[in-house]
Amino acid sequence: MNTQLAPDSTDLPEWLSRLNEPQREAVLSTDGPVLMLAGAGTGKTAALTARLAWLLRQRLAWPSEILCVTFTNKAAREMRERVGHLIGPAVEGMPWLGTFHAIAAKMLRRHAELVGLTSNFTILDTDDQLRLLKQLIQAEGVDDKRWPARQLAGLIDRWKNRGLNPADLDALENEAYANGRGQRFYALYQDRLRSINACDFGDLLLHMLNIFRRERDVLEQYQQRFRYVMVDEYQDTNAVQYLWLRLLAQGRRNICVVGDDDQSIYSWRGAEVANILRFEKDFPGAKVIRLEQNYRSTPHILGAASGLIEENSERLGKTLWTELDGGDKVRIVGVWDAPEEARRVGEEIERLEREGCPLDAIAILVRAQFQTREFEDRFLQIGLAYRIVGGFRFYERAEIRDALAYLRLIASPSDDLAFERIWNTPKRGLGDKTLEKLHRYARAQSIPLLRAAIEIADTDELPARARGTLVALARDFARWRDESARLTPAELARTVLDESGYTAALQAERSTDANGRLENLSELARAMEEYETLSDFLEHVSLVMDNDNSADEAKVTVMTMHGAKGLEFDQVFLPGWEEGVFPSQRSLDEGGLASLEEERRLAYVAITRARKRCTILHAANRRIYGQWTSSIPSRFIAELPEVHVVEESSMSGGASLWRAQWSEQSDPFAHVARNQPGKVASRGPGWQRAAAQPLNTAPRRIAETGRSAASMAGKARPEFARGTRVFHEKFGYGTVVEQEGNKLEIEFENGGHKRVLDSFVKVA
DNA sequence: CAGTCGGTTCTTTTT
DNA sequence: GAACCGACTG
Repeated sequence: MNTQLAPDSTDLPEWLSRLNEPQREAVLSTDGPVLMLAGAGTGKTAALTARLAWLLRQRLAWPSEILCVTFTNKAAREMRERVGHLIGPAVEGMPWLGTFHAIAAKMLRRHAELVGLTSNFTILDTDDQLRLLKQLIQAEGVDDKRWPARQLAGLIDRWKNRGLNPADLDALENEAYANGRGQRFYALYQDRLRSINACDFGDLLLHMLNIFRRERDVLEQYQQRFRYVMVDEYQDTNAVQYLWLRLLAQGRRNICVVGDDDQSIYSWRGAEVANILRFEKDFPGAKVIRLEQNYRSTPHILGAASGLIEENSERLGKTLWTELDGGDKVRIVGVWDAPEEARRVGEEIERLEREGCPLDAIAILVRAQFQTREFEDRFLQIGLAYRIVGGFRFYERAEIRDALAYLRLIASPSDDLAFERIWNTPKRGLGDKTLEKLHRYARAQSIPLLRAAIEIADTDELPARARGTLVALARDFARWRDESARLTPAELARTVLDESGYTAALQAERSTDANGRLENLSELARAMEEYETLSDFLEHVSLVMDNDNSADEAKVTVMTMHGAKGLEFDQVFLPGWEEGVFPSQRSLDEGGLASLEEERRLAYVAITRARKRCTILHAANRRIYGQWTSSIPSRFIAELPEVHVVEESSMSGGASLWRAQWSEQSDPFAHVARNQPGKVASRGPGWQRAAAQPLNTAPRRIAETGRSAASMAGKARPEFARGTRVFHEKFGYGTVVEQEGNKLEIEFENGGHKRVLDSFVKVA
């Protein structure tokens, strides 16, 4: 085998000699396929980045000849940055470094006509997708209650992830929706997308795969171009991505993939761990390199995580080790309920802060987004700087989506979904009847709605008033479209929002809410300043939906475990380790063993994010769907090797006592309980207690003794005396009804009654 | 046609 | 508990 001639070690740049042996081997093995199996925290990104830098430095390829795929935009950005540090600004010109979707979109813009689109096609988000499907379902006379659009969207997405076109579906797949109409709906949907010159996320990859399969010359062109292919997080690739990569890499066979089967957490998105197992078959003679030295975590953290993941049956298996020593054991903390959980974490963080731990070295990782609320509430109260990653994204807000719909319709006049979103926003006095007629006309003439709005004026389909409004609207769009050539995207956005009356309508509202929206809109315009063309900006929005409002100030990070993959923090808190929350009820109900094992891998990912200390919490009671529910600790807790953990409980008598207390009682909610032989039922007296009393007494007591430092500190400020009208950034306007030190009790005008620190409000 | 009211359903995880 | 939907009323 032709191992690359190792360059003279004096010749090696410092960043390369700093790598360990296997890492260096991965970097220097530039010839032929390479599979890097890299455990958590073993410096795989360092190795991958170094390899990229090495290829460029040795002039083995130009930046434009390397295809480098990551899973998230964040990872792509980071890699770009790190390579830049290693070899200077040459990376600026790496056009093919990005996510699968971003790269596929870029390619598809060049070849759109091969799949019946034009290069200015729109990329639909989930919301548009659902609206479109719903229309189709209703048009076909199918009950969308019984066969929800969500379900169809899920199916179509899964088909696309597997690389299946409508024609590829077998009878069984077809049965999956509306009694054998799956295929029909899938086909209808694709037709409809084409007619409005749009595609969804899944299409970006599937269309390109179809093109590669059908058009030899296009495929060859890319095979020639990409001298090297590199893929991060290979364990998370799904079938389309896999087929796509295989086609592209087959030419030169210079493909290097990095992955960890133990960190495969996206099978619900179609990811197939099998891809990683199959690599050596697809690329015979592949060099397999294992990275097993962990640089991140202390032995206890590593030991706990390793012990847990060993419970899984299907793994390649690897042994992580570390040279670090010492460190705290993983802590398991039992609390009474979710509010107490948030309180505990808040207090711990305040303590850490006093000890000099920067807030951005701390993270709270949750299973599901809804868990973030409790922490947000608490941190607002005690005045702890936090940021919630994910959640409501900036671009998902209604006003932003409205603005974007205007812009989309300017860029792509056949975007009917955009038209439907804004045709009567702000209110123009148009109604369902008008839309219905417009639809019928557009369909009959096979023209987009915007065009129909003009043409229908020549008919007597509509009353004069509606006709006039529609024509005026269509003329506005024609004008904006003209202007879009000479205005910058930001100027265009401001013009459009102004002239459409959107801004005026919001200003007329005069509510806090509307003010916030106006702010968001100017924020949007500001964000657009960075873009040269409207389509650049729209591309960014649809593919890079993250709102990384950068690191202005050090803050505690709150995010999902999925979102945390690839990140690391000194201090990690893992709340909500209860059966039904984590592992999630859905995974227990639906996926069987495979999905339980995926949850376990998720737990493994979560624990291994921690560098210095990891704290796992579980609550005895939690409100789910607004109902108090008792819960038992997650099975994953029991699976952590005892030598690496230490348990504490803030409940008198300890966890075992309260568990024993209700486990034998009859359970009025048995029908909704999880039936696990040998395990306690999930709903019991905890629920009853909570229902009988406004709030259980236990957390109260704990609240008194465990008051946070912040809440004890302050003196009452006279300007916030009872009756003062105040403004709070999050809750809006309200009146102080009680003042106790620096804590205020405020009746907010939008209905909320909250206790808040006075530093969070201004006198209104 | 717009705004309000009550009933339902619901929560993973993301590009 | 909220968000969403459909029906009803002004």
